[in-house]
Amino acid sequence: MPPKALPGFRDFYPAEYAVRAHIIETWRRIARRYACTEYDGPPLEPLELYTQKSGDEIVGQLYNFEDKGGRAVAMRPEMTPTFARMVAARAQALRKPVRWFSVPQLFRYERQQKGRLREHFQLNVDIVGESDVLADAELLSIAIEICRDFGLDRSDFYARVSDRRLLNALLGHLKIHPDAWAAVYAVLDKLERQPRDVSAQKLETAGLDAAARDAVLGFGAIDSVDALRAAFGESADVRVHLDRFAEYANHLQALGVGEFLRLDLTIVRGLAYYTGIVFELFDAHGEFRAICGGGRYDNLLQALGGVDLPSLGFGMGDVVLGELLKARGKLAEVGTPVADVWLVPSESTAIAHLLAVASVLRRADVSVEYPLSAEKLHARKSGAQLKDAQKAGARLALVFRDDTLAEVVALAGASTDAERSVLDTADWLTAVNTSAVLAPVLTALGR
RNA sequence: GUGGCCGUAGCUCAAUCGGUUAGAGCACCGGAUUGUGGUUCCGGGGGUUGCGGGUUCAAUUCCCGUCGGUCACCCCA
Repeated sequence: MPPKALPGFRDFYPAEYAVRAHIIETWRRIARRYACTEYDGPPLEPLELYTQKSGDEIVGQLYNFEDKGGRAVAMRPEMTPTFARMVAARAQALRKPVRWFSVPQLFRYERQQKGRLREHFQLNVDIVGESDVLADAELLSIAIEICRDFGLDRSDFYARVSDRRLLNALLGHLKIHPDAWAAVYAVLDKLERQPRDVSAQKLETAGLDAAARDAVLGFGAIDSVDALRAAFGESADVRVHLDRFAEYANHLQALGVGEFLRLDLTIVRGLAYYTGIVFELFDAHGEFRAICGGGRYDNLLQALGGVDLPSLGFGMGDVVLGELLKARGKLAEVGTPVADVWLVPSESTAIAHLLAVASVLRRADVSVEYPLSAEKLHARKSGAQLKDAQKAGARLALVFRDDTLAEVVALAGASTDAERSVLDTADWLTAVNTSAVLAPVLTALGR
């Protein structure tokens, strides 16, 4: 037995590859709809690119090693550092705002679990050079429109959105010392998954008084700007951020995706680098992990690339998304590519004729298959060959009756012989450049 | 890195209390038949029961280890 694929890595057989291609093609199509352009970087990077942002402890979660030149390198676990380097290097020359996307394969050395492997494909969309909330609305609408294009609607998923600036203003209003904010973030992040008394205990340990603790624990129940305004609107510091969030919501409404938006102060997105609006897309049934996450990180390019530009972006992986689409029956139409036409010769059809026809069709971009065995071509009865064509998934069969006649037989679906038509092959063989071959086939294919 | 559960054919599963040659469906390959349609019928290839060790007259079955899968924690994309 040859070695299997490594733990957490996937073999993509045609059926699985078709799903992967469907997902990635949809990502590309929608990103381009928003005038984003595609880029890529190296899958292998200097280890330092990741440790300078996240510290040495991240090394335990990376595929890293020393190359033959003695360099410490790592398979990329995320795209943002590469992106930041690329943008920073040409920051002066790039037209702003930059709207770029990429579909890198990313690697992470972690024990696999539901929705998380050691390798995945992730759409990254980033906008650089614009601090207005219009950019934030644009970004989230891309993620939502992608999910809509996969056939998901509000009953399948929604966006949970918070804002670091708003949350910080709230914490400040509650007189919580900035030193405790990180601890509060950690509690909010787990508010749903952790018993309430455990959360309360952690907040108390962080130094919050009873009133502040209750307020923070109550954040989970606030799911709208109006509710937040009612509770904290008297604070001018908070109101500034509430107004901006309301404007953001209005933009999303006008972009046609307002129904997916839900304010949720428990969305934290890690503890690092985000500085403004942050969001995650969740399936509405709560069965899966977040299918997408992102937000604004206005200081990251400064930290990674030495260029001070406001930025925002999101990542969407193929694993959880694929699980969700499968669970909701949105992959039923995704099939492996098959032949357009299957050639079935009669006993008297010369192989050279068959091949000439195949050539003409293929040069017209029609995919053609036939048995790759002279024995089968001539020994198998046409009925058996049609069965072969059917099983192979061909859309049409071109059945030669004798040396001069052939028929186009529709195989796809449950259709009968409605689309069957008889052709005169003499024209093909004497003048293969004419449309005599192509027209009936292309018509039957609907081209 | 920690813990729970699970490893039988390509896939889904079966095999009495530990008992004789580990079976079935699907899939695949060949054939018959439908002289041109997914049917039906016959046949075939496929397994070191994940791997290693132990207990036993006898292990797919019980025990230990290991590898793999899966789920959760940690952490995060």
